[in-house]
Amino acid sequence: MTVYTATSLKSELNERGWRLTPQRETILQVFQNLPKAKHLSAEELYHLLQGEGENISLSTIYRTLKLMARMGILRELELAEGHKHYELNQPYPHHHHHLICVRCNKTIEFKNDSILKTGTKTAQKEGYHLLDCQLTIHAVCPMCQRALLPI
Amino acid sequence: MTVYTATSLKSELNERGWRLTPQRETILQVFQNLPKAKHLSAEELYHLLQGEGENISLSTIYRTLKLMARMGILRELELAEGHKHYELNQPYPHHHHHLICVRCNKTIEFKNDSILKTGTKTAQKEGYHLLDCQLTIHAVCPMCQRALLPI
DNA sequence: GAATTGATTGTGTATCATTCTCATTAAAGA
DNA sequence: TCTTTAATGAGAATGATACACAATCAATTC
Repeated sequence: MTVYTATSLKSELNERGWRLTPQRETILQVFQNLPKAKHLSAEELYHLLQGEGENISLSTIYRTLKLMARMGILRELELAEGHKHYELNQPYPHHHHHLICVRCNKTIEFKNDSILKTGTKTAQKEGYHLLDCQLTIHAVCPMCQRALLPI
Repeated sequence: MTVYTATSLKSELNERGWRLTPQRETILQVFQNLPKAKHLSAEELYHLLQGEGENISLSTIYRTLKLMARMGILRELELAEGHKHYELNQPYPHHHHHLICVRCNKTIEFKNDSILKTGTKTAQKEGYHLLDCQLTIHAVCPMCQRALLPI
């Protein structure tokens, strides 16, 4: 949960014998310029880049998202739409969690500092190196409760 | 997060105009008899049932798992293997969370009562009806840290 | 307890997110 | 500048999950 620049990304990649490519730099930038509370799927990122004239292949997008998630740069979110979403993995005070309606998929972000503390402590206790820590609440939103729709 | 019996499952289904079938009852039983800390994927459940001579189709398994998750009977876990896992959604004191190594997928369960309290409070504040609440910690386990393997 | 209704099942097929293959390209270090 | 090998792009392959539909049967009604 560090704040990354192209330079710090480059040195962290090079340390492991990997490379900073224009594609990776571009993708990092997209996430850094994304409005708050906005997250992207692979497909969405692909089309967003297409729209900006950046032709990065879908394969590379998938590879880069996975890489950055495993480096702790991005968070991988499971928001119940059947595909993953990604957002910058930001430290306090931007760190947040998700409350998801399992019926309509409406998602609310919320903050709670003690959760990150719990996560940090738990990982530390087991000797794990923390990358991300997210509380996911599955629930039924007020509208869907009233709707009495099939599950 | 209630404890279900075949009877209580039946009445909850019937309330909504749905039915208790032998397949649904069998699947509930499997989860109730599962050892602690054990969770199943759709495919695993399918083969487990096959082994017991219960021929429930894979479609029905998928449908039932989804239904029960949306009713709050089961928890849907994303444990990084590329497919979902399910376990009984048990209340305090069995409620727990997961610490996952993103490299080798080794998973540790841990308990923390304050998280469920936070989840309950958050859902309530927004008027959501809570189904499940899980803290997922993504991290790198001690062995994988030493291994210096590719991400 | 027989008849009715429509929810549920099973089989096979379709879908769609994600990963893989492999030839080509191009970062990084010498 | 040259060498090495990681990374990319295009398309094919994979695999988890959803769907369609005819047949079945759980719950309710008479």
